[in-house]
Amino acid sequence: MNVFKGFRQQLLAVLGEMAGAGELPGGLDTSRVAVEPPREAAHGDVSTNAAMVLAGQAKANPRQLAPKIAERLKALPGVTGVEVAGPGFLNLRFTPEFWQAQIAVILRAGLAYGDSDAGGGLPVNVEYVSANPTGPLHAAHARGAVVGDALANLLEKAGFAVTREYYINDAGAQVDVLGRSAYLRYREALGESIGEIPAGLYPGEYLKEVGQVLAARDGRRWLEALESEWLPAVRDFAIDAIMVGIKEDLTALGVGIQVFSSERALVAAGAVRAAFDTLTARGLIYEGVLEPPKGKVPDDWEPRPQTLFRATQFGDDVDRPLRKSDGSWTYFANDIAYHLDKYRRGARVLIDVWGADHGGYIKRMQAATTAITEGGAALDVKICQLVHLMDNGVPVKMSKRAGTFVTLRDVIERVGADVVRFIMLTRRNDQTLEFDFAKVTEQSKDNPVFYVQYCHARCRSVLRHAGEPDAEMLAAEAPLDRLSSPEELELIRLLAGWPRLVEAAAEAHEAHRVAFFLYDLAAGFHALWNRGKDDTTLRFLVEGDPGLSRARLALVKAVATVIASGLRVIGVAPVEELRS
RNA sequence: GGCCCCAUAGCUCAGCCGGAUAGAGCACGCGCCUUCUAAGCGCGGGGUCGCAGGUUCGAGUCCUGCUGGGGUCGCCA
Repeated sequence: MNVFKGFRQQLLAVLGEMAGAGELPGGLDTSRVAVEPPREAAHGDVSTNAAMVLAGQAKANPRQLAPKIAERLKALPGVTGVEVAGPGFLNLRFTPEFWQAQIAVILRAGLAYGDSDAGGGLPVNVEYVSANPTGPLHAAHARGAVVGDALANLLEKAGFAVTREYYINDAGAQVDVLGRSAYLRYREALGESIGEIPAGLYPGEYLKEVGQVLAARDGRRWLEALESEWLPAVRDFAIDAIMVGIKEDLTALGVGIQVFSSERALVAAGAVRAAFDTLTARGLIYEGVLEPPKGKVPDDWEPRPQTLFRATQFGDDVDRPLRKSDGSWTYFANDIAYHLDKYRRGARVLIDVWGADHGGYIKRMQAATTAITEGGAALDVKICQLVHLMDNGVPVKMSKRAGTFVTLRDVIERVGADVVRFIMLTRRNDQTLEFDFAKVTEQSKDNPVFYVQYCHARCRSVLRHAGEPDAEMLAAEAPLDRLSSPEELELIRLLAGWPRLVEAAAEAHEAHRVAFFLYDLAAGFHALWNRGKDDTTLRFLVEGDPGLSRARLALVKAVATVIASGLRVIGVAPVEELRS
């Protein structure tokens, strides 16, 4: 249970009593009443703006209303003090017993601590990675993969019904290029000298193996065939081979995508046609000529009639074409059908994780989602900014043309999946991120992965020393009232903030907050640990005082539990110890 | 030129649905220290939240305009 949410319920009950007693008018709108931890410790344990928010409705002055609410709040169990401060804030303090009891709550919940029903089982579809199946995943894909996967975990913890999905763009011209590139490697595998890979085809070495396996399977069957005959077969073979590799890479990164949707299958099933007909029936399709773009007009611009979707009716800047001049669907048209498909399969919140270069596509996709689902589903798009790969401060050069890009697999093998996952969440998704091979593996305070893992390892070390006390035993028997120092109580407050953070981060669709929370929690624990250096009575295991030791063990185990619970959301395994 | 994102301490970045005296790490300065786990620890200085208006009891947060950086710009996915 979220401490703050719980208190808010009590507060609302009090306000209800006051309405009953005639101290407040009935039917108050309490939606803006907030209960939150104050930034300043001097402002107590929780703070509420209730008096300020309700003053207008009650036709009262906040400073006059606040004391009346305060009187009743003082009577609540666990509340030790209520103050009116500033423009009308109500600052409350809870008894130490209230906070100490949270330790038992954490220990009994275990890794499930922070689980919430805030999502109410609402179906959410998170689509991420969705890299073109034309080559292996490279380093840049890691960010989207982690952001999407951690967000999915977070939403699940917050009580949403999550589907993790990957959209395979296997319908466009690019996969034909893949097919031709693979065909060349196939001929090479059968002994032909193919020379330099022509411009416009994929030069990557990874296609050699595809060509060899194809040659082994089909022999010389396609050598004399027309392209119209071999292309579909070779292309599909290559796509399947590439996707096998991509799935292996995702598994290596711990990314658990459940649904892989094929764009081509969608088109073949007539889904695009159906979506198009639906939009047409709703009067949202027309043949028209777009205005030239404002400002700089492309050299080759000329007015052309096109089949357009009325995206401007749903907040986009211009209407968008759905057909190419050869009559086939645009990528956008396919994407509309795809988003409708996700909605039809039940999703009511759609989240797409895209690269920064697709930012200009957001408005139209949101417009289309609103239109095609008639407002039944909302689309949120998370844009992932660039990752700058560095090695000890030196930028790692990558060139697709020269085939020198760093693959995701390379990165994982070099630093480990856990490090990749954690570091990718140490910035907001819309900020660029620096990934330095040297720094992310260094065992120092500068490295947040290490800092958080070290916290867990220290906890585990203490618990091992103490003979692995059982969580239930600690919850039931530890004299938690002995956790009475300001530092210990402060650490408990941090721990008790985890459920609230889960809910807030899930609502905002921001998994990076989990990484920042873990860092703060680790800092709080390390500070407490360090106090034991100078003063042995502040150590967790206190010689000759088994009761105190047991209480502190309960705290340590609670810290380890919350760290592990948070790392699980990020998809990182907590470590037992650190070795160099 | 249109649209989108960004701008917070010297540097890298947090900042919740608008809330009280804007935070952390690094760097810098001073002091301490040889370890229940092995990253040393503690304290301190440092801010016109890009600029100018507006809304509000209250703005880093919302709105408008401007400046600077990035992305994108009619059938590439």
